[in-house]
Amino acid sequence: MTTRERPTLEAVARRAGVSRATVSRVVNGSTTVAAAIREAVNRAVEELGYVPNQAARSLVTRQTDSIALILPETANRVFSDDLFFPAIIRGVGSELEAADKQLVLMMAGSAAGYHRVERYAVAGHVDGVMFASIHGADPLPGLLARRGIPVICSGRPMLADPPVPYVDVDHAGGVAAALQHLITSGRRRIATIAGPQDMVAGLERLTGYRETLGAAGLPSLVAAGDFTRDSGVTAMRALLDQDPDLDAVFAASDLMAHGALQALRDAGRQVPEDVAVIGFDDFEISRYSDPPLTTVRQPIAEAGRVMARQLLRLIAGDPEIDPAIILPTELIIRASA
Amino acid sequence: MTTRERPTLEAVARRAGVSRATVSRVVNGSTTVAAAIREAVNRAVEELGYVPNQAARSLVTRQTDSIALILPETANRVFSDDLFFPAIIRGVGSELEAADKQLVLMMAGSAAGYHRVERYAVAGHVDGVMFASIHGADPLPGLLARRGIPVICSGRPMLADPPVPYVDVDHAGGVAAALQHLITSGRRRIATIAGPQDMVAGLERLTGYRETLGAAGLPSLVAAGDFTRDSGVTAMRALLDQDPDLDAVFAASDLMAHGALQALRDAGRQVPEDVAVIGFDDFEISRYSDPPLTTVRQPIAEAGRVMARQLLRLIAGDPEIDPAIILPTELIIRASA
DNA sequence: TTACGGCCTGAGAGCGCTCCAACAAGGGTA
DNA sequence: TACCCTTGTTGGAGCGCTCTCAGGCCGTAA
Repeated sequence: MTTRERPTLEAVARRAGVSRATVSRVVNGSTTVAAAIREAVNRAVEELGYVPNQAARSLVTRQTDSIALILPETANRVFSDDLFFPAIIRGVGSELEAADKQLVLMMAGSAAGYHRVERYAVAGHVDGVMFASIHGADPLPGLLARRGIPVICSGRPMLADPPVPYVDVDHAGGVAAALQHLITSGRRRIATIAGPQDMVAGLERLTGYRETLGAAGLPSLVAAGDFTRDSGVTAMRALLDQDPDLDAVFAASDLMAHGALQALRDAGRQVPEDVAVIGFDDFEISRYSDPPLTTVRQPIAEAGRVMARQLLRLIAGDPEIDPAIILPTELIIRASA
Repeated sequence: MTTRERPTLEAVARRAGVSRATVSRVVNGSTTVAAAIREAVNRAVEELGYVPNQAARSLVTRQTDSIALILPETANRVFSDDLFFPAIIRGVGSELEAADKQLVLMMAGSAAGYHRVERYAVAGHVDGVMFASIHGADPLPGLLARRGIPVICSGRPMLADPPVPYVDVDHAGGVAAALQHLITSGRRRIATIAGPQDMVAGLERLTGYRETLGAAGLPSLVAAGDFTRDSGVTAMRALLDQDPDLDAVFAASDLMAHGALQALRDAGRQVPEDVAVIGFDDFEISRYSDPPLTTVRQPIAEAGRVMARQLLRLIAGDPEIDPAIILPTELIIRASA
C-alpha cells in the first residue's frame, strides 16, 4: 500500500513558485488571480495530486459540507422490512448530492447512541441535522437548536420548545379521503388499525379516523399496531373477534394493511367483497399484493427532498424558513377497496 | 436561536485553573492526572458544556472516526424497490455503531459523483471506505487503496490491481443447491433469468447455473435481466416464448422471481405445478408472495457487518486481513418449488 | 544536607488552511 | 513628474487541538 505523503498547500505553492495564499485562491475559485498564475497553480495541483485537507479547512471556515440524518431507531429496526427510511434517504440523498453535501447517517436507537449524536453534532462534525420520524416528546431537536445548530424535522415534533421547522404530510386529509371512499361505497362498519401513539403520524391518522367517522355518524372500532406487518396480523384478528361483521378496515400503514390482508384470508374473508382494506404509504409492494392494495400515498421521498432543501437554506442563513411545510397525500384506488 | 459561543479547551483550562495540556489529558482519559485536578477539570467541562472541536482534533490526529459507504448508484436507484442496500446499511450501521464510528453514506451514480467520492476520501474526511456492490471493472477501490486509504468491498471486485480485500457470498453454492433441488424434484427444462453481467453477482450466478446444468446433462435456457421486478416479467415472457414447455425457472434475484411469478400467472401457468420458481436473496417480501417463494438466502446484513469489521481492523493497522471472506448461502424451501 | 529519580504539569510548537492587512506594479490623470 | 487608483500578490496571524519536552515538586537514599 502506497501511503504516499499527502501534499500540502505549501508544497503546491513552492512548486508553482507562488505563495500559499495564491494557491488557496485558485483552489477556491477566486477570480482575482492572473490567468498565467492560475494555470501554473493548476498544473502544480495536478502534478502533485493535491487535495485540500478537510480538517484544516473546516477548522477555519467552521463548516464541513456534511449534513446528518438522524434515524431514531436501532440499525436493526430501521431497515428491517420497512421502506420508510429508505425512501427518506433517497429523497434526502438526491437533494444533498445536487448541493454537493455529504450525508452522514446516524442511527440512534439507544440512549448511548443518543448522547453520541448530540456530541457529534455539537462537535461541529456537521453543518446541520435532520430528524426522520420522531418518537414521543424527543428533546434532542430542541437541544441542538438551542446550541445553535440548524435543525429540521420530518414529521411535526411533539415538543416545540424551541419550535423547530418541520416537513410533514397531510395525514388528516389522506385519512379523510380513504374513509370517504369507504363510506361512499357503502361500508358502514369501518375499523382501523392504528399506528404507534407516541408518533405524530400514528396519532394524527387515528384522530383523522375518529373525526371523519364521528362526523358521518358511524361507530369507531380501533385496534393498536406499530406499523409492522406482524402487528397488522394481530390487530386484524382482534378486530374480527370484536366485530365479526365489520365490512372495512383502514390500516395506518401499508405493512399493517398487508398483515390485515393475510389475517382476513386466514379467517376466510374475501377482500374486497366481505371486507374492504385501505392502507397508508403506497409502498411499491402494495401494487403487487393480492389483491393490490388501495392506499393513501404519502410522498416520502419528496418529504426528504424538501427537508434537505429547507435545511440547506437554514444553513445558508436564510431568515425566511417556513416553520412548517405540509405535503399533500392522495388516495390511490386499487382492488382492495 | 442561541448561537452560544462554543467553549474551547483554553476556556475550560482557565476555569479549572490548569493548563490546556492538562485538560486535554483529562478529556482524552489519560491516567496520569491527579484525582483532584481531574475532578476540577471535569466540573469545568460540565459547567461550560464543553465538547472538543472535531476539526481541530482531526487536524492533528489525522483521523475522523467516520467511515464511508459508497453505493455506486444514483440515490433514486438505490432505494427504489430493492432491499439490498438497506440490508447492507443495516449490517454496516450496527457494526459501526458498536465501534462508535460514524457512517457516511455516499451515492455515486454519476461520473461527477464519482470524482466527488474520490476527493472526499482523499481529503481525509473519512478513515476508510467500503464499497457496496460494484459495477464492472471499477477503478475507484484500487485508486483509493493506492492513495493509502483503507478500502474494502462487498462482492469480489473485477479489477484486482492492487487487490482489495472483499466480503462476498457463496453464489455458486447457492445456485447449485437451488438447481439440485429442482432436478431432484423431477424438473428437466430449467431456465434461468440472469442478473446484469457487469456485476460479479450476476456473472457468478449464471456461471453456476451453466455448470450445474451442464454437469447434469440438461439443456440451458437463459434470459437476461437486471435484478429488477420489471426485468423479471419481461425475461419470463421471453423464456415462455422460447420454450413453452419449460418446467422450472431459477431467477438470480428475488425481485426478478416475483416478476416471473407475475408473468407466469398472466400466462396461465400454475406455480409450482406447471413451473417451479426459485429466487435468490430471500427478502422479507418473498415470504408473503403468492405462492411464497423458494429462494437462496444470502446473508446481506451479515456481509455488511463482516465488511465493517474487516475495515475497522484494516484501519487499526491489523496486518492479517483475510483477502477474501465468503459467507455461506442457504436454500430456503417454500411453496414455489 | 545534598543528590537523584519518579510523577505531574505547563509551555510551546506545530497540524494545514483561510483571510486580512500590507505592499508592489502598472496605468491613468492633473 | 508626482500622485492616486486598481489589480494582484505576499506574509503572517490564528482556527482549537495534541503531544513532546522541559521543569517543578516531593520522597527517599546516601
